[in-house]
Amino acid sequence: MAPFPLVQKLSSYLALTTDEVAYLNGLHEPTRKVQRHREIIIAGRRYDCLYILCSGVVFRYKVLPDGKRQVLNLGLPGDFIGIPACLFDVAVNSVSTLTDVVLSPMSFEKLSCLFTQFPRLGAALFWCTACDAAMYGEHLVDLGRRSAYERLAHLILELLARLRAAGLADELSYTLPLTQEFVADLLGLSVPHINRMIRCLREEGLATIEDQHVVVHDLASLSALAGFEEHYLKHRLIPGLL
Amino acid sequence: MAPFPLVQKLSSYLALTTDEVAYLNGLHEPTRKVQRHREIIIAGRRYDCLYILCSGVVFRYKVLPDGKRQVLNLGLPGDFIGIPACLFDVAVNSVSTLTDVVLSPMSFEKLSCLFTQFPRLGAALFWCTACDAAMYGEHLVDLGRRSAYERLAHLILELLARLRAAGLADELSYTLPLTQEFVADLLGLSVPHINRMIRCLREEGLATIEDQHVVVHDLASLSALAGFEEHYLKHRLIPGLL
DNA sequence: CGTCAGGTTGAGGATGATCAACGAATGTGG
DNA sequence: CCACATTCGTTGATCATCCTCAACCTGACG
Repeated sequence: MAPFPLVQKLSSYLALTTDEVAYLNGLHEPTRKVQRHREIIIAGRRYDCLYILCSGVVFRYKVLPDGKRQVLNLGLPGDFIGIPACLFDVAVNSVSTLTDVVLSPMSFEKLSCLFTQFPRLGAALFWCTACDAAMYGEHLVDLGRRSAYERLAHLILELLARLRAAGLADELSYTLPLTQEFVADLLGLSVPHINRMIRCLREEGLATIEDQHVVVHDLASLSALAGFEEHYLKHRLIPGLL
Repeated sequence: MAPFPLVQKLSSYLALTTDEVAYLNGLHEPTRKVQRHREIIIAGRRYDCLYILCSGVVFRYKVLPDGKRQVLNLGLPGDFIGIPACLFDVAVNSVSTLTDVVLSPMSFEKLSCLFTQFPRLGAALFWCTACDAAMYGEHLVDLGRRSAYERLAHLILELLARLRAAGLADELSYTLPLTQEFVADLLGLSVPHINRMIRCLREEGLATIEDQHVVVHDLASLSALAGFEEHYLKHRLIPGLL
């Protein structure tokens, strides 16, 4: 049987002991199933736990008073859901499901115990939460300094790399229910414009997004166009962790 | 004497014991002074430590091949510099000083020891690094869904709140060497446009940015304009931390 | 058969970029 | 003390990217 996704993720940061693996496996219980297009975390409410995402994809977003929406990131299996939304007095963002998902609640109390009982795991959690900031940084570069066309190309490639790392994508393609509205809200653009950019990518033979299938047809050209460098997604073993 | 900034920051997340305070104080040695406009971390190089920012202001940024720059965030006293840039095989971003600064290096090895020796501090570091993601989220909303005018207003207010929390600002004003080029690169805009927006804010009597002085003249109107809600900057005591 | 979610397309317009100059303040070397 | 360079701010003209609005299409589903 495949290892639990959290185990898989942390394994890229340190060599886990048997005890640690057992403990992490234990965190994947109990589970709760949630259908597609449901809100898991609602901005403004108070929470006392996080969730470990066991399977499926979720997204964190913020809706402005005038109705505009910005999607802030995607959560994949092994990610902690509720960071940072739930860490405040009242949730500062919302989180919804993009697909059907399975998650395991983890109370803040349990999280605190983790740091005492398994300091190495605590260090690893710190490290990988810190690494997430690199993805936010790249997303900021997208929105601030890349054209619509470049953003779309970059998104396709980042998702390919992340999904591949999670074992959820093929060499050059993946399946994900990305509506154009969703992509627009990820990239800070309008739906009609996203539509045109997708067509453009298709006509140039670089990539296609159809139905729920994303296919990269020309990796080199797409990477060059997007200025994609995947260092920021590559994990490093934590130095100095005994 | 004022407490070290890291102690001050972590105090808002948990009640520190004497031992913990002593340990944190020890982290502020040795110190290294760096002048304004120097690079602390250079993208592409390899690093084996982080830095604790003891005083001054730094910024993390990325420069694209065509020379465009995006500033990703500001580091204030008490922040760890090098997150996430240094956590990769090779630094994924650069960090430079906005003012003269003082910093203390902290090797990765020492960081790992912290988690073992002071698990509560480890949990607190995790928590506050996770909370940083809320700031990235708000920055993403800025770049993705707010107009130039709103972005500028939001930036002014966020900086006011953050600097006040660090004891570095007055009720409605602060001193910071923000050039228009720098603000443009923070907000994903061009220098001439920033110039016009600043003038606009001034003419509307909302705020001024002159020399190195930022003054908010009409907090209520500016907040309404920016859609500024400061929950995401307010720390919560970590629940369940014994 | 009607509704709804999602996709597609076009016309017109606004926001903000680019390019180019000029001004003011500061500092440097001769 | 002056010539000059440099940094930073300011302004205008022009232009491109991308938004808004509006319509229409398709397939799925009750």
